[in-house]
Amino acid sequence: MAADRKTLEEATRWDPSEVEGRVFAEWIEGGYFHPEAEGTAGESFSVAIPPPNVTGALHMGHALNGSMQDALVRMNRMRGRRALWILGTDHAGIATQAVVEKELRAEGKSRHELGREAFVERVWSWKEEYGSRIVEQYKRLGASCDYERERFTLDDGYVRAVYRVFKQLYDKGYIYRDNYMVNWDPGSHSAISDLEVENREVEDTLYSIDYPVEGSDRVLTVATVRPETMLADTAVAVNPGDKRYADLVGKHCVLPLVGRRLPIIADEHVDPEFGTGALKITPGHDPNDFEIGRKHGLEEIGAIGPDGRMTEAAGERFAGLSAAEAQKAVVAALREEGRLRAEEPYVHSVPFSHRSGERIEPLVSLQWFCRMDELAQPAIEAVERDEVRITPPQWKRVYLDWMREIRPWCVSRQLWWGHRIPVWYCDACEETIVAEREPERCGACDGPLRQEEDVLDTWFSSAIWPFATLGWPDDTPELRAFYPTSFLTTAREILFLWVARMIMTGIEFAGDVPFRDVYVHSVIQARDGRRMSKSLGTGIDPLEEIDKHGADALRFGLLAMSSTQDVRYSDAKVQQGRDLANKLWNASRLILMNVKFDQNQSHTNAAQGQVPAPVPVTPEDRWLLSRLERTIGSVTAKLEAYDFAHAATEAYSFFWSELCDWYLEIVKPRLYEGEEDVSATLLWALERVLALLHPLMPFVTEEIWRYHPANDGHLAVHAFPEPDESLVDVEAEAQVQEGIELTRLLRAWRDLVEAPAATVLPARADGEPQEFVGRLARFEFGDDGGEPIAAVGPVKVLASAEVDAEAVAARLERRREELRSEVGRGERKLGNEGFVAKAPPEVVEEERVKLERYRSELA
RNA sequence: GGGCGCUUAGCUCAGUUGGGAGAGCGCCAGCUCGACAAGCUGGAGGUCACUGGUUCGAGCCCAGUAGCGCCCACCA
Repeated sequence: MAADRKTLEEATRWDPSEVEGRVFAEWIEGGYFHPEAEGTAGESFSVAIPPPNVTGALHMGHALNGSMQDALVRMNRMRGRRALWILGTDHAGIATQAVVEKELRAEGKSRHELGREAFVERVWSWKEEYGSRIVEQYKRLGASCDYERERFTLDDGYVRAVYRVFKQLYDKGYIYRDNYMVNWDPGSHSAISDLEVENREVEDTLYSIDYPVEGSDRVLTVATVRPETMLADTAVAVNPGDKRYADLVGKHCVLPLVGRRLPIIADEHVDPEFGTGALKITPGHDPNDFEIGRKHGLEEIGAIGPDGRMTEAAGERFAGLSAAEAQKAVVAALREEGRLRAEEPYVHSVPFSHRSGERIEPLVSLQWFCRMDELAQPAIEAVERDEVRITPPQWKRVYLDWMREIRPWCVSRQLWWGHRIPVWYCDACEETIVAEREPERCGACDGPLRQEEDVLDTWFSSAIWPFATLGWPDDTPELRAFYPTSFLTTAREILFLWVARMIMTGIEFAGDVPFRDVYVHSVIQARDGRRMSKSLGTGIDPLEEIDKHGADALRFGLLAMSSTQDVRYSDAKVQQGRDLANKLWNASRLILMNVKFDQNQSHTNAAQGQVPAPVPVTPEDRWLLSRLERTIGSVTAKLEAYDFAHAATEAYSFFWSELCDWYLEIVKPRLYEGEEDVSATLLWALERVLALLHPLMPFVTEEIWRYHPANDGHLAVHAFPEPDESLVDVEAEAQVQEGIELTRLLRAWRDLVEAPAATVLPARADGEPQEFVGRLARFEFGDDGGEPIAAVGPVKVLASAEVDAEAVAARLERRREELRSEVGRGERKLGNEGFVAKAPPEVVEEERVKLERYRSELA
């Protein structure tokens, strides 16, 4: 690779914008992200990306999630495993349909004018034009996905997989059609599942309404926040143990405004403490009432239609009004009839659509459902037995609790964009046919067929993502090579919506769990601690951050700020990443511009893909190599444990403080002199540091690697370092650590006595400090006599014109004060009989040693 | 209503089995020392939310209080 020395020598700042695009293109050209489908899943490493919506733009959640996945995928690719990061997008039924409908509205059209076929075509062309945007954005992040295997949840093969799953679930009796209470979303004009509903606190008015008891002058007063639903009431319920009403059970009320006779029934569900203890029952518009209604065989009246307007069943006075208008009208009418007993403000939680933001209208409609209990059972056991491990572990219980209470899933949606449900009806003989491929005629009567109008919930297709993307239901090489995938990272909000369902379908259809590990990552909040959200305007655009600081900076920052608990977005951490990239660049410049490296040797090595073995000749060399190997071991272990934050900060601090601040400063003279040993050590260390950091900061490390004389190809496919235990050297570590501490002491001392920064101070030392101590602290150690004016550790500082005697005296006194206080502390502690008797001996001994040291320094 | 989590330096966060409180940013002071001022050196700054308990010893363990956040839940 032709490395341009001029850039290396002249660029004193890391400039990501100039490099990232080029480097990414090189990776793609190398085909590194597209592994052959060979071998078994156990040998390879695979990850399925949580498929972003085609309508989506890269947000911080994607960026964090992607940084984590890429770190692990890259690490494993470097380890020589066939690493596949499955990429694709989700058709996102409601969201995408909404986007295109909005476009149409802007043109003054509606989807109904277009008709289904034309509308779907229109969505497809929208998808062709804009659908790849988010994929391009993932590239900006440096994500090493397999862009050649990109999938879409509506592409032909995928649809086939969805239909196969639907058919099999139907044949097993899990999927069925039923008239049932659903969450109707007036915004998307479709039913949605329980998981797509969010409850919000709302202040409503609680109305108390008198229902006269038939044949009596008594009334039952019921309370409701939705008086308009009374038009669909079919009973009044009281608690069976409620003595006040015991005599009324079995009798009837007369529904005001409507005149319908309502049976008074007894049901445990009614709380006698609430209000008057009488509950109006509206099986058509309230989930609880629906349950009670089914139990008691009550009529289900739909007074509110799917359009949010009152139906004929509401009576001609109200039919056609919106629910809100009807509420006003009903209240007014009740007031007029003297039936309205009370109105009071009432705060309660109300379901809203997570998709459209509109208030859910519970209503009864004909939908397709999937029974989940039997699918859930093996998925529960898989997690119980840790066949799927969930990290952090508290989420395991959350998952299990939810799965054990799982309820049927409403899978049909009244949309046009999506997988049209593979069910055909024959109107002639009322036959229902479920098939993977469209049948031509009715098998029973040969009559014409019409396909179900509804489409499947988007999450139905997402649920099979890990294997449908690999070619299931065919037995493909991809499936054999990459399923089950190795791990999955996700935000906890889709643990049930997506993760749980993948585990269920994976076991049921692909014969194994879809992944071995699930890592539930934290949520990055806005800087002010609020949720990042487009509607609140609190979002921070990852692409802007990449433009400003580079992808490496953002990746490092996100990983470093990630945690098991939610955190606020930290500009400082991203800046830390940017600074680290810059530091990597500059430290590498220092090394690469000054090492003495035999070019012939380099060619030999390049051919073999080797970096020359290090030649440690000084304790400092051994110290550095030892610290490096420990860091490699520790950072690697943390990555493997999904502890990205500590992995990142640990790599940072090794590189910055130990390698740059100490080692490079220590070896500069040797480096400038062109010493080959130190060159070898530095090149070795640089190679390992670059490789270690590459999964976290791929761009800057790859670019620097171009200039490394041992370069044998791209770093993206270079060997990931294995810690070499033989280089760990405890003695060297202790020895150099001592020198570092002494250097620090001396620096602090000279700063305190305000010695001019540039002057070298004379001193005499007990023993022989390491060479670098005097050089880095700017002390000259000699054998001269002369009166010491101060003692700093083992060093006696001698008098000189540069040092102000008064400052020294003051400093000395301050130090003695500190020492006296330390001695006092130690004496008190060791004088405590309990401590000496009960604390572990080594702790007591440590305390004795310290006390001794302080005493001797004070003496 | 149930469950989970959080409260540590001015800010954002770490603190592994209980043994003298850490990082990054910010702040103060000093440095054009042949990689880097996106740098180098030194420094200031904390009743670890509160109360009580266990312990020789508590940021860490236990109980409770307050505040904040998230998830689940059919109470009109």
